[in-house]
Amino acid sequence: MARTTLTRDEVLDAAASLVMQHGPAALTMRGLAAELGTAVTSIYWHVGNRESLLDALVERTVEEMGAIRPTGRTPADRILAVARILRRELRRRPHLIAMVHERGLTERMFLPAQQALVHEVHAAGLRGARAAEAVRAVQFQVVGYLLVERNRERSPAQSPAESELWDPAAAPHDPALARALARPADPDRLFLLSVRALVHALLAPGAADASDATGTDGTAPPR
Amino acid sequence: MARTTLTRDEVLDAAASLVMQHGPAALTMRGLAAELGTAVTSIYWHVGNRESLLDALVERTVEEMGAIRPTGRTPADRILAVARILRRELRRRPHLIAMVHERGLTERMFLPAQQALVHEVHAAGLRGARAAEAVRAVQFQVVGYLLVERNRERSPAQSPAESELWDPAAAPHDPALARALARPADPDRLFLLSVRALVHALLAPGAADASDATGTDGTAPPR
DNA sequence: ACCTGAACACCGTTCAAGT
DNA sequence: ACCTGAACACCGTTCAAGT
Repeated sequence: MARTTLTRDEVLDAAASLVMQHGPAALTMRGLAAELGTAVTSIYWHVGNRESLLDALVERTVEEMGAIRPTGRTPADRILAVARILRRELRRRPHLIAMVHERGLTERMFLPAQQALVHEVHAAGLRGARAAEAVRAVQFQVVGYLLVERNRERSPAQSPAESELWDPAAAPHDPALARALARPADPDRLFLLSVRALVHALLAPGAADASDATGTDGTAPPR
Repeated sequence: MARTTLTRDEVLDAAASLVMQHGPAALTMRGLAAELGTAVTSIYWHVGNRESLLDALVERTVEEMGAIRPTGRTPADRILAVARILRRELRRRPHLIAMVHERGLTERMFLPAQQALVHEVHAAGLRGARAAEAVRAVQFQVVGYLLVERNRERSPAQSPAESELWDPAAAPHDPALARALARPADPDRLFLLSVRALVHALLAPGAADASDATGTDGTAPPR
């Protein structure tokens, strides 16, 4: 592993590779130095310290999530396309995305997607504060879904598992429901279904306005 | 800080206090021993090692999130109540909830809420796989929203901030929209709005079925 | 401008020894 | 059954010294 001179990019590449394969805990300064064939202290000259090294990796990830080009015939279709694209790209970099999340930069990472959503919501005829709420509702739902989904994928064997909890004997009133909940969720289908339901309600004229909101007492408003 | 004999519960209480105040990184075995006035090694006798100590804290948190008693007149209202209760309880324990999330136990923590949702969806007349999908859609949305919200609260000053990005000059076509996005989101309002929109669409007869889903090509189905 | 080894102050964990 | 100090193998980081 003899080399001419070490560069900052080489350090970042090696660090990113370690993190993507084994997670941030596997990134030790000494281990990284060994990987690069240099002294530990050389790394400090190029990237400062471990924390700013991780920051640089996160920054890179945020930039890579930049361009969103949705396709589709209607605004609703293009909103769905934005959601699908985000989901695909995020699932490629689970460890790095978790680090973005830990640093509280998830929202910033999604700003390009937010701009695309603004465009589509506007095309659907929403204006002003109403349009802003629709954008944020979709954004929160998509980002939130991805966080939950990732959590599920990482989770170890759950106890009690849904399959035990929802064995049909425990829910005799609706065995088909119990069977459905005992099966693992279909994440693609559930994602589409959820986003479509939300978008449908948000774009429907006159619906989805929180100003008719139920109060904190849990009672329904008059209608 | 002289004491008779150290107990496992005392160790857990002190550890929980440290974590709740300053996060898991602030929990060092040596620091915890100093807090308790014992030798580091005594802690090992009671709780094993640091990892299983954290596991025990997480387990406790999952148990504390147990009972959900929604109120409200209609199933839709009671689903909203479940969502609000979850949100309130989770916001009380941010560090511990993050640890539950890191261990992939978020879903297990929400099983009691899931059972409440099953009851309400059933009361609303949904059955079988359709009901299961509605439950999961609401569950994913609520949990996801909370994760996103927590991320926002923790996040440092964002750059570019939404307020810079959405200054009205950048979106001349709809200055009211730009102003709305430049303002910080109202999390209570957005939460209610999103859950209500999703629940409305899911409980509406015949709506919200993914079997009429748009394909991956982003084109709309015939209607 | 870039790299190095030595040293420092921290970790979590183990272990033999105490009572 | 419970507690202890000493020791081990690791960390991240600093610094004076090299070229």
